[in-house]
Amino acid sequence: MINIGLVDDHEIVRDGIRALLMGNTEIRLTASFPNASEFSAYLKEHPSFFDVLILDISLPNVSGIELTRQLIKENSKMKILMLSASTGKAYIENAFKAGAKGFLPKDCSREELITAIKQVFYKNIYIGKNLEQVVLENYINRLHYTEEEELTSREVEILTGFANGLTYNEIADQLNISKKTIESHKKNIFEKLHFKTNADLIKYAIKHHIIEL
Amino acid sequence: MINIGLVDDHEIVRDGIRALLMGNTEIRLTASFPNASEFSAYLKEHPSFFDVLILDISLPNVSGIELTRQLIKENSKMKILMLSASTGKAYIENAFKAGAKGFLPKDCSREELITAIKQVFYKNIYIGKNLEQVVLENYINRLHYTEEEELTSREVEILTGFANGLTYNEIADQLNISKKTIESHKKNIFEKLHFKTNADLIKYAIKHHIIEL
DNA sequence: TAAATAATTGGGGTAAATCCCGATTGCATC
DNA sequence: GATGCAATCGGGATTTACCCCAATTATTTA
Repeated sequence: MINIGLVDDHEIVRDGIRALLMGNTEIRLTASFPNASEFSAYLKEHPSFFDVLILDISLPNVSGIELTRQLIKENSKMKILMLSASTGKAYIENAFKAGAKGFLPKDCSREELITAIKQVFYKNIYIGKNLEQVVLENYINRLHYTEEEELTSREVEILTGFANGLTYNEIADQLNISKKTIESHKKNIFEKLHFKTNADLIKYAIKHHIIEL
Repeated sequence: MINIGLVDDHEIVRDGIRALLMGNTEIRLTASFPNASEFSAYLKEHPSFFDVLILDISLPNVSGIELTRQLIKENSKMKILMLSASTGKAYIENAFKAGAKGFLPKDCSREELITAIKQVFYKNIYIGKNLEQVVLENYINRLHYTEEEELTSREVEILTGFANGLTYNEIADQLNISKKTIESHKKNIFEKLHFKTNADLIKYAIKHHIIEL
């Protein structure tokens, strides 16, 4: 029996996944949480309680990415299956970079969900149907443009904030870090990607499907 | 007992809503369908079977919007509650224009779902929590700007400057007018085109081929 | 032609962003 | 254990952007 934990801030998704897994003899959804802090509190009482953890990539306050990083740092043995409404390149990349073992779009079927859980549990990497293409393109691009500097996942978070028109303070609040830190990151992003203006940042974000045109 | 029908292509959502309504004594989810054609086939056998219809706005092939239009044209008495992952202005507008009686974001709570169903059933309009603001803004804007506003040539010059990443001072120098004037123009551009952030301006400039991506 | 309307031009003050430093911590690599 | 990178923050100064308000000049319309 694979023991599942779920963190997602949307009640529909929590109940939906619960319903999808209902009656399955190999997989049991043991507990679900609306945010990282409730989950962490539970985990303190029951360390490494779950076999597979399904995390929404965009949680309030502490994101699924952030939570994954923490768990990996703590040497958690729980496999992480990242759940995301957005399937852009940057999201997939960040999920795996943070240490997730699987990436599943929210518009998946019951079969896909179960396949993903099993595959992640049995030490494989899982990527959502129709998403292999994104990874392959990304791989090819990397072969061609090795000199292109890469952003860290934190930097992508900050860039995403600016691309969405947020202010320094709003991004700082959202990530629970100082405005000063945002400044440093932005400076680094501009240097890495040779941006000269904020317009360059927006164009980059559109090209890389971080925001829609 | 309010008799509910549901059309959504995501299994998670179908099962989620089913779970959310489970055990409710006033509302019963009688049937759910993954797409418009299966729903239509069912409806042929059971005309006007449902009291309230929950439709995903973005269905494959025939969208929720399209399906709503058809039902309205056929004088269907079923109330339509549109369900949407995106809560942008355009989505809300299209839903109500097509004839929906309610608009509900997918990240709603159980309480909100039930409220929405009841409100739609009892001949009221429902709009998701936190979305009234969008509608109000839209309403106000329509009072002010009934048609798509055009920019003056001066405003296009200024917009071009911003899109190219110039600062207020640089644009002012280039046009030999005061920085203050640039500010006023920018303010007017933002009002005319309903921009909220500089990212909106850049996106507009790209769409209108003022700058290249 | 007078009066409303739109376009263009600004001033003064406040908030936000940017710059130029420096500094600490943790982690990985060598 | 030194070196580098990522991420975190701070002080302090300067620049830039933004807001509210107002004046002047077209331009159109009643």
